[in-house]
Amino acid sequence: MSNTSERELAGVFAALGDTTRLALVTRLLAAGALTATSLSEGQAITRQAIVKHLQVLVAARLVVHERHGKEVLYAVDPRRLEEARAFLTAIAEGWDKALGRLKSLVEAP
Amino acid sequence: MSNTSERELAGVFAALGDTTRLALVTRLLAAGALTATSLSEGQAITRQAIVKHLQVLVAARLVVHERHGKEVLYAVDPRRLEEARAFLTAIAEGWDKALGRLKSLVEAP
DNA sequence: GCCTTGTGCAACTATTTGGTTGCGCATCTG
DNA sequence: CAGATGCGCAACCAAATAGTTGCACAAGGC
Repeated sequence: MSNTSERELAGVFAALGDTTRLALVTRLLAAGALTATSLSEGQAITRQAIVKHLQVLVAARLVVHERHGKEVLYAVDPRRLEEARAFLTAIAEGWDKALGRLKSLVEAP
Repeated sequence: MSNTSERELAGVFAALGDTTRLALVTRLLAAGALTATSLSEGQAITRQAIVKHLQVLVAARLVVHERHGKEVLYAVDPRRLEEARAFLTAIAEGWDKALGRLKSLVEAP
């Protein structure tokens, strides 16, 4: 019923559905490739917690990781974000109708 | 640091981050205002489970509910979806840079 | 007035999630 | 080589989630 499977899509949204991870994504986008350790510096939560969040993001394929010598660099893969946006745009076609229904809900039969 | 608070936004994504709820949203968008009971008919899961999911969607303000006589009608509020899409579009400004970094990650210093 | 239909509430269970601590191993650096 | 730095388990814990069942109550239809 969809090109990108609904489960995958839900996975992407779920990955974004946590303030910590949302912040990680924006930080990664802003700063480029970073290590888990540098991401956790000055943060209230542990490096391990950050690593777990990064693993969730990697599992949703929103983030790519690459080992480089001693450290592992994480970076956002924008293509997945694009897919999520494409979905929202796609169902946007129904929005006009939906808006009309919101109105008739308030008036109502 | 953002117009729509990051917590609210994460809430919207979290609400969409479940296959059942994602399906509910698309069904509601396609069919218009529906009751929890009609949404649960022919479904593998209980009406009560559906109601709980709908409450999550209402809490995220993705869905509006309105009592009408005996039944309660649920409908998608497209404005919240629009906000989520706006966020993804907003950070899209960083995507070119991010793409460049993906490349340099693979090549690497 | 009675039966049906749709909702609402509560209690309970199992699994997932977000987080911690502790430790061992690998890899640079002096 | 020795120490520092960064990463990767694994065990464990508390709270949130997704789901169930059971029942009571309100609103319509006949």
